[in-house]
Amino acid sequence: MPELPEVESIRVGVAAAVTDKTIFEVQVFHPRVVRRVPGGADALVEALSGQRVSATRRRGKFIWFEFADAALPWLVVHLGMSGQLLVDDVAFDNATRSYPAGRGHERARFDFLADDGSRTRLRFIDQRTFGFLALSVPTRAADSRLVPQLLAHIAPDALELSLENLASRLSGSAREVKRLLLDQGVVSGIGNIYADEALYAARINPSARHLGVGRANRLAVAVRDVLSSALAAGGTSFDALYRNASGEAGYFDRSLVVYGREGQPCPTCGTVIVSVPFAGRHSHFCPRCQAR
DNA sequence: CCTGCCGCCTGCGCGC
DNA sequence: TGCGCGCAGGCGGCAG
Repeated sequence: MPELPEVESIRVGVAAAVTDKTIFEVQVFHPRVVRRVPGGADALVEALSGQRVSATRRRGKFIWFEFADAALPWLVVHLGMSGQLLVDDVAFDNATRSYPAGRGHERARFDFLADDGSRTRLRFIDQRTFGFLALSVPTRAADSRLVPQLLAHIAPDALELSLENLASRLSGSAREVKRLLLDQGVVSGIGNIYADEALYAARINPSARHLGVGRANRLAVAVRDVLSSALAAGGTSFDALYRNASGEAGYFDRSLVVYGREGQPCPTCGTVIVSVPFAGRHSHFCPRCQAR
């Protein structure tokens, strides 16, 4: 589910809550969440108990935690289609004594202790269990940034790359441009929502190939604008599956022009927005403004 | 080597 | 009303 703006919104809240705090208890409630940890839940608990978080970072849709003990592998979190990281019980409604949707899908839990003795709970919640936790040693990515080895194969994300670099990655290829946008090895952080919104903003058909310099530059600018606007809005929440670390919804759904807007008029030309099958999902676009 | 497709899951909404 | 099907913010592995 979550794309770069959602994952970054979550990371900011989690970083504020757990940086320079020590994990004193780890619990795993579903085996699938640790399917990429050799040794499973026991190994995760053994590795992390007593460790102090020194930083919380992100590339694309991956979040990871670094530790004060430099000999320790880093803790990588991917949220998949429906993952959430919730801090404490801030989303718990004391009036109704109930949790928001998702509370029933808590897959893992980390309890932190601060130097002042206060405690903080971090819950990993994931309805569909496509998300996962992993331990991974640091390595140099192709751009020389230090990242967990597990994600060394993905490209820098759309907000890390310069406009020139992003444009060059999107120009010239014989592949359909939307496949390039979704390919985390080309540029990371973009998913189906923001791919469609950026292509609309740049007036480019999702199936276009061999983008020239002009269209590639336009698309690079559109990608950056859409992602940064969505980040400023706290991400896109069109149901209960995306919430930030404090349990709050983002409001970029109000700014979506094509994603989920099929049947509605294009704000530019009035033509009806369409939704067509594309690479196992759907593309949403204006058939006139984004004609092939 | 590169590209595209399938499987992995659960829950929801729509149509019959 | 109920049920079955299709669909959903993603990724990795594998076949061609």
